[in-house]
Amino acid sequence: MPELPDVEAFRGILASCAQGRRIRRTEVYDAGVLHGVSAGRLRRELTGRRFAEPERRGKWLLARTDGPTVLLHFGMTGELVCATPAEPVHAHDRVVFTVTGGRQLRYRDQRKLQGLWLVDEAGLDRMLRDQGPDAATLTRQGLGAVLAGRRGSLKSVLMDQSALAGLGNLLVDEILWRARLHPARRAGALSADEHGRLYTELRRTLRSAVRAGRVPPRGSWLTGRRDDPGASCPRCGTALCRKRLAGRGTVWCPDCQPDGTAGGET
DNA sequence: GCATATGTTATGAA
DNA sequence: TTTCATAACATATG
Repeated sequence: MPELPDVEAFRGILASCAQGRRIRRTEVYDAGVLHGVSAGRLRRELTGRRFAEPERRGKWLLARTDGPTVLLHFGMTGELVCATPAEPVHAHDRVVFTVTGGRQLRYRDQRKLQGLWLVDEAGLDRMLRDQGPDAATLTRQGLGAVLAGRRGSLKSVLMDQSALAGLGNLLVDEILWRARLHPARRAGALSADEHGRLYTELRRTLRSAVRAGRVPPRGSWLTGRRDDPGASCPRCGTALCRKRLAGRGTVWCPDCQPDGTAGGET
């Protein structure tokens, strides 16, 4: 689930569920999601604290309090759920904060690839030091700086959180498909027109996805088709290509996204 | 058993 | 130095 739009939605959930409320209880059902902090210390340091306005940076969610900050990363399967204490604990609820006002904020994650960190300001800086500029506030010039001099593929550079923070596998494929750019194109070798298309579609795609709270699996989006058997391009109907690129399953339309070499490929 | 899955990081090789 | 693929992490599904 979690790319920038999903984490943005989790930020909204945290804000409406817990901002301004005090933490009454902290229950850790699986300490395997805690990083650099024990369940006991998490409970001691957070109980009685009040959640402040949360922030998002790339795929990280900063749950600020009037004390330390809880840093959350959702890996591939994590989510943040607002519930009531009456609702039974879900099998994948790993940490549950009960706040004043009868609500619970639940960190739910099946695979536990990432988790929670408890940090002060210095720790926060250390953790997020290597993040690139946030994709949601990227300027055209900012994109130029991200791509300039990069010899790697568009796919790998746009996925690289230290180059540009927030985009994941689905979003990058979606944006490149809309911009009609082949994922294996060299990032630093775009024409002015291609650069403009990439920037426009990056902004447009992110705006829609953030509004939807996810990368919407609509039929008019690549994301809505990519997992269909015999998937075809929503724009031209050509059979989609699929290959491992930059370590991830990558989907593109060979007709809309020419690879720049004569003859194309499959 | 095999391959796949929206993420990150360490490692070794070009 | 940069970039790539790969394995690892933990779990579920087809």
